[in-house]
Amino acid sequence: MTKMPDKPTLDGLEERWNERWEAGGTYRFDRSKTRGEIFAIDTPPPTVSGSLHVGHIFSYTHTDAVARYQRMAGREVFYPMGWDDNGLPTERRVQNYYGVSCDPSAPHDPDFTPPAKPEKRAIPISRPNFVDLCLRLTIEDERAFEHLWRTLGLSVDWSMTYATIDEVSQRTSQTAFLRNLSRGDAYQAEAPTIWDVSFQTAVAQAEIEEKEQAGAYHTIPFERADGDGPAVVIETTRPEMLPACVALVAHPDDERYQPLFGKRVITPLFGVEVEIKPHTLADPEKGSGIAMICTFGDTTDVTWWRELDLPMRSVIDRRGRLAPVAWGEPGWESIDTAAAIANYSDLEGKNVKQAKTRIVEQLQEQGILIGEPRPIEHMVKFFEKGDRPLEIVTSRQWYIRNGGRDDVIRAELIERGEQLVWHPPYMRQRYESWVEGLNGDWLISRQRFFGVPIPVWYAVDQNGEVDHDQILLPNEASLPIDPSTDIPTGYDESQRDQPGGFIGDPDIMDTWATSSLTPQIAGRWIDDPDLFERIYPMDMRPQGHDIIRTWLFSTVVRSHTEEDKLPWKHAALSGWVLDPDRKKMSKSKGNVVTPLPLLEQFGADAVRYWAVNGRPGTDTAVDEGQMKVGRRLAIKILNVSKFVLGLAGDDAWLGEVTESLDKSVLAALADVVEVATESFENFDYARAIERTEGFFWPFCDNYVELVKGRAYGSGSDEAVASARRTLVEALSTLQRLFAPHLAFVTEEAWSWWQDGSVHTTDWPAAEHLRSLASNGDPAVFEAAAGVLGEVRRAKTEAKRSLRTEVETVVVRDTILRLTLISEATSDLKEAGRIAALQLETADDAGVEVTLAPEG
RNA sequence: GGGCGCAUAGCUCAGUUGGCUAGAGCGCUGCCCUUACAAGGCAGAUGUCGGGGGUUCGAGUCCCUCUGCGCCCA
Repeated sequence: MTKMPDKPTLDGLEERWNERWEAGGTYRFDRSKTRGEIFAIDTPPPTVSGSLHVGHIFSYTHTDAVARYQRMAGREVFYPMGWDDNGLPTERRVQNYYGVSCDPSAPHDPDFTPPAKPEKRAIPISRPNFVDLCLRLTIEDERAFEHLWRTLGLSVDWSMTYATIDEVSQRTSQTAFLRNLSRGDAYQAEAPTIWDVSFQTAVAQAEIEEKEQAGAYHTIPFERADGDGPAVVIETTRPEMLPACVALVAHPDDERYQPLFGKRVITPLFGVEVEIKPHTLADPEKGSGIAMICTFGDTTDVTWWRELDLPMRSVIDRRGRLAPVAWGEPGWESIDTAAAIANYSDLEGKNVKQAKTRIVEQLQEQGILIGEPRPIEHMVKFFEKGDRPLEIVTSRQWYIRNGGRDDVIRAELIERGEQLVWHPPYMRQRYESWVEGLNGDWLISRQRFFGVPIPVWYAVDQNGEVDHDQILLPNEASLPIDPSTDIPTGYDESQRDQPGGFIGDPDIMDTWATSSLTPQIAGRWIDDPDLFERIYPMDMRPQGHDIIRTWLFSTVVRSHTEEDKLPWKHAALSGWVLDPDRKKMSKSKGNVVTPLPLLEQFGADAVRYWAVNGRPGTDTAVDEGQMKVGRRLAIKILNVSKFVLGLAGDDAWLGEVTESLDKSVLAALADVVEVATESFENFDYARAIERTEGFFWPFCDNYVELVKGRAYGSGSDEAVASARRTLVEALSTLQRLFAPHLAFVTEEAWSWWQDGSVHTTDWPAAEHLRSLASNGDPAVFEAAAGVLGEVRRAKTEAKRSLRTEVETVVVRDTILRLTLISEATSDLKEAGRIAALQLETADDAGVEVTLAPEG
């Protein structure tokens, strides 16, 4: 019955089994199943424009282990894979690789081919042309990822892949947006916007990252407008914002400044009168306790501006430079217009950094600055992908409501977080504190090119002005569209950008505005409602804890508004992968470990072993030592399988389990099956393998050794059959318990004696083992193993071979324990080569071993 | 400033509702070609469970407090 190789090996298992799994459709999703029979996974689509990273095999292995368990437990697993192509890194690569730049106003050229070698001057091309090139490049990346995943053994149904830029995703994303719009969940507004001056795009609150930066406090006096009292002294890290100052602010309880509230002061250099206002967000501990409010230096300025109803004097333009302003004109009144103009003319056109340098010189030259700038370290907001501090500019953008400006929606979303089952549970805190801390709606417009276009046009009036209130919408049936090349109903191409004509929204949507719809995309919400019905809401969302505020939250928002449901029942959060020194990996640090060499060196199962030993939610270091252990475990599984199957012919199945030791080991294994099952049901793959492994090693070292002689044929026929039956049952169970973790080696060993894949066979049942074990007591095995260990120790300490004959072993112990041991005496004597085994009742437990004389 | 998590052997970590002398692997030391396994096996040593206080018959586990590290939010 067996087809075992003479010398089992791990080499080549990945390739061999991947081919057979693909050919046999082992992981194909059967869509005839109904919702109750299906386990649906909303797999994270990796950003394919990034390079391969060991983190990509860590968390995906966790998910795969759960998927494989669920499949064996009888559920039909919906496990698609997506690619997240949208994004800045791809754009930059395309620009450099092909020597092009995207210009949404450029005409579309269906026959465009990029030059073989990039020219010096970038060729401006239309958005569709640019997107085509992005796609061309990301296909390579997708292949690399798929190759990695397959080598790792992910049980994904590779016929169900999607990309967040593909036709289905675009249609889904645009449809969802239009429905948001029709319900009032999406709106456009002209408002202060967080802006990245390098990428020239708006960014969302979720994409902000704070970094520690060197800065300096500059001490600047503001003279009183009424001359009644000394100057008011502020400290600021952004003196270049002085021309944009619209008020001063202090905490309402701050006694130092209470007398000044409502009084007016004069800005230095520019002579603008501003009022001193109270607000609780002013920090009495920070600087001098009184701050200037500018439009806009940071997000707190926005809050103050809004809540204190202040005027607008913005100076920073979208490139991060100081824009021309009209001193003396309405809104820019000065008590000394000539001085304001003179001082500002020096700053105009300079970037923020240059302007800061110059304005400090001006303050010093004119004897205004008090003392020297005092260097400090402070937190500055950056776009997570950017390297220049964010600015705030006023612009027209699209938003989706997410509770950031509405307490009712906020409360509903917090409740969604409570309905979701979090693994581990404490991760919910992060969701909740994020939702509680939102200070605005979700800004989804991006002034970029490679992404899903915002599917609207605007009417252009007779004067050539864009009328943003006249939104021209496409039919859902025509989606996806690109308003830079497609034409709204009732117009023709000649009217584009013309008075009385139309203009397309030049922006694309935020990546998350599409990625937040992965359940809808993977489930073919629009095209295949029947499928969607079968998989939605999904069962599991696996992801890293770092993107709770982005991916997880935005997905909850979209499902909440579109379906009034949670998108999934469970969220399983994985930790970070740290470098071997437990430092966070990052490209800039150059400590990123690439995964393929690890897979080649240790084998996929060894790497999987390392991954599934990382606890849910726990950051885990890359540990080649663990991979070596995993490799050893995999080899051990092959070897013990070979041993058991080499002994146990078909007749082994006919034998009953009659011996106490055999019953004992099966009873212990039944306990393991129960714990592993319970752990997997709770998404704790790590505990499942830990308990399985905790049984497996002693099973090999002790049980197999104890019954080896009997299994070879010593003893009664009944006893021999009992040993063989037990070995076979245990092997079958262990191979299946390990299958979700070590996908290749278990499949290999399973194939030696079983038909079909181990991955589609039944998960082991504890009841089956219990009925075989009847009233087996795990303590018999444990006690016998203990004595065997003592005998081995005696031989080792005597520096003798384990084959050494033993004259006598005297075991002294309680009557209870001696009874347990007595159940296994003949196995013990054979395994230990013991001539005489004596059991004596005693208060002081001990094992006395007398070896046969040497020679 | 608010919150969450972590602190157990040289290293990486398990210790589920409080319960026998605190565990595993790596590393280290020693022994062994043993008919499944030398890219192996067997065995050995190693701990004031971060500090202090409390509840309890009993605390690594529960409570309080302090210290250090990491993260989230403001």
